[in-house]
Amino acid sequence: MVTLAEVAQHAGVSASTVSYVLSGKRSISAGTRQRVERSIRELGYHPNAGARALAGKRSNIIALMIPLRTDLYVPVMMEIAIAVTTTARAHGYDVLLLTGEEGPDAVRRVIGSGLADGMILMDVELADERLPLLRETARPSVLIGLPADTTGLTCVDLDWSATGALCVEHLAGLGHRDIAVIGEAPAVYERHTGFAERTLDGLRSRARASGLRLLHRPYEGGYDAMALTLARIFDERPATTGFVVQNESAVEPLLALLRRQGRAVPEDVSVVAVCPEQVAVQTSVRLTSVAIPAQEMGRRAVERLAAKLDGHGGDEVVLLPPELTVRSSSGPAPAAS
Amino acid sequence: MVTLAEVAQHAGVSASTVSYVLSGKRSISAGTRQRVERSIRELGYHPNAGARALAGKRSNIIALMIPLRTDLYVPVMMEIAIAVTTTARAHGYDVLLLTGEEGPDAVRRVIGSGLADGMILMDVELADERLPLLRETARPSVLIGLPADTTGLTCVDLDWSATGALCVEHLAGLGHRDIAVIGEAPAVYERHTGFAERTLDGLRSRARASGLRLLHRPYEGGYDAMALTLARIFDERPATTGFVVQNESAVEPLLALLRRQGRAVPEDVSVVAVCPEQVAVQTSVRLTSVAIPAQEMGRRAVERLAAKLDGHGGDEVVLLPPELTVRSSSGPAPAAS
DNA sequence: GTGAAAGCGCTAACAG
DNA sequence: CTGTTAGCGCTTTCAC
Repeated sequence: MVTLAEVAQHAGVSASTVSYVLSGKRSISAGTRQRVERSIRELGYHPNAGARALAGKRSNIIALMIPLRTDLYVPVMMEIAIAVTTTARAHGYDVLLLTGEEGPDAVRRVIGSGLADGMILMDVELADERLPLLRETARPSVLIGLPADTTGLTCVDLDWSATGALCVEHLAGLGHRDIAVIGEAPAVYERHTGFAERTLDGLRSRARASGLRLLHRPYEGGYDAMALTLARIFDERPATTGFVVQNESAVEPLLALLRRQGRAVPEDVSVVAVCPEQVAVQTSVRLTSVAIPAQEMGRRAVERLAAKLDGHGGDEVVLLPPELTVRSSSGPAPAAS
Repeated sequence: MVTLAEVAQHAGVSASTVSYVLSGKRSISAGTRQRVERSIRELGYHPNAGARALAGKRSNIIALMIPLRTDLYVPVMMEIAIAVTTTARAHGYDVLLLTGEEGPDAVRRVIGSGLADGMILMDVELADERLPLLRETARPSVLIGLPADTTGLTCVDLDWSATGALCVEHLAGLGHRDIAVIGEAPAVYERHTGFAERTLDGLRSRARASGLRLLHRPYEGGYDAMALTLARIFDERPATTGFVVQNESAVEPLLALLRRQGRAVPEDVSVVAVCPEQVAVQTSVRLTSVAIPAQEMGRRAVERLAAKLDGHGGDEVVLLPPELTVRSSSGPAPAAS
């Protein structure tokens, strides 16, 4: 293994000089800089991460905690993880991957050991048990998702409430009066995941404001489960003409069953989805949708964290405004019969 | 921050004693051990990761390189990543997440800096440019996937060739004589991803051996693309009654279009998929399929790597045998008309 | 603009 | 069974 001392010797300078050309923390004459850089290249030197962390008091690693569960939309998680990793690299950080499995202990361990300089948490619940720890710690963190109480925390998230409102607004504007919401799996609501509840709030309050009727049904399973769900919806609200779907695995079953029942999209019923763009354009009917900006969320989270690690910027809640793209799955409500 | 020295003082022992109760590398009297453990708990001590890595010459971190691309089946990647992380934790390792973005440089950086003790690489191409580096390095690594030349490497993968053979065998046994393969996106074949090519080899050689006719079509896009693909297949081989699908995003379009064309599954045509179990049971027709054992692959990769890091076990290629589960999408070939 | 030297917190001989 | 001590490779004063 090549050490800094060896580089120094090879370049005919002192160790501190090498260290400083690497960090740029003091000015170096062009000549020495070049000699040092040349030695580094020739010897294939890579600074030892452990030594650096020990002496410099920062590991240049950020931890990313992802959920262990797989009932939530996986591609979104993956896209966020990748965006976090590439953005982190661009800021000089590596990413340590943690699963929710260890819970708060993982936070303690990583913070306590100085393994990571800061952390990004996904899948935040409204009353997450990791939050007290984060508030106490000196180590900065950023949440992707919004807990109930955000004091002392930095959060990045899509504005889910506005997302819900936007969906209802779109359907209301097209004349729909009875709307059904196909939601995430029941477990997602039961553990009070922020995004699911907030979306629902947005849907409901906007529906109330517009005088629309709204039905919400969690969904989980395959085609049979969807058939049941749909049957119940049309039993309870035969005049339903608008659907909002927030559950990737519900999209195809919904479209297929509507088709089978002779309900044309968008002539008879309209469908608005909350999903990544990629999904919206790959379905049998191109979906009018509000995009889940996974990459943007990952990127912004790292940028906020990097800023905090550099001493700039304090706590802040960043809510990304939703954007609705009209495609082929929504249209004017059919004339009331 | 609490240090080992503080724990030692609090417990009234020397630093080395504390270190040894932590590592278990020499026997400690029950009394001292308890006092030390008590002090650790009371002070909330966590060993400093950097210092440990520096002095101990191992970081207890393994690096996981995942592909940046998103044209390959994402949930499989995610499942592997999660299995790697939880298994690694069980063996005392943390996981550093790297994207393919940096390519071979990431390998150099991570190995050179001692950031990770070893690495696991996913999305291995047949002639991967990272392989020479891995062969040179003293640091152990495990590939998930199989390159063309495995000398000096440890690999874990599903036996894709056997997987292809198994699919053909199943269809052949049911009397199908003309088989069409709906494959991954063209780009996947173009960059010579091992699993795609090996599957094809298995399909072809078994088809040849059984005297079947086989057609292979890469697939990418939405329903329109599938309509075109299907039209071509039935033009070229009107007698096609068996399909093998290796491309998650092709499954629903295929089923929908067959239905629309009045071809019943499994009465008129049979479909065998290569996909995770979860996908096979969630489609409109429950699919006869060969499972992609993502968790198993992740787990095995970590176990091999941990063994190498502990000095046991050398290079080895672990090929997981494919398992085909018969569900509702395959049946006897229709009597030739 | 450059060096010398004192640690950072821990591990692992080496001694008893 | 336990203590003493010499580094691990780097960053960062302090001095010139």
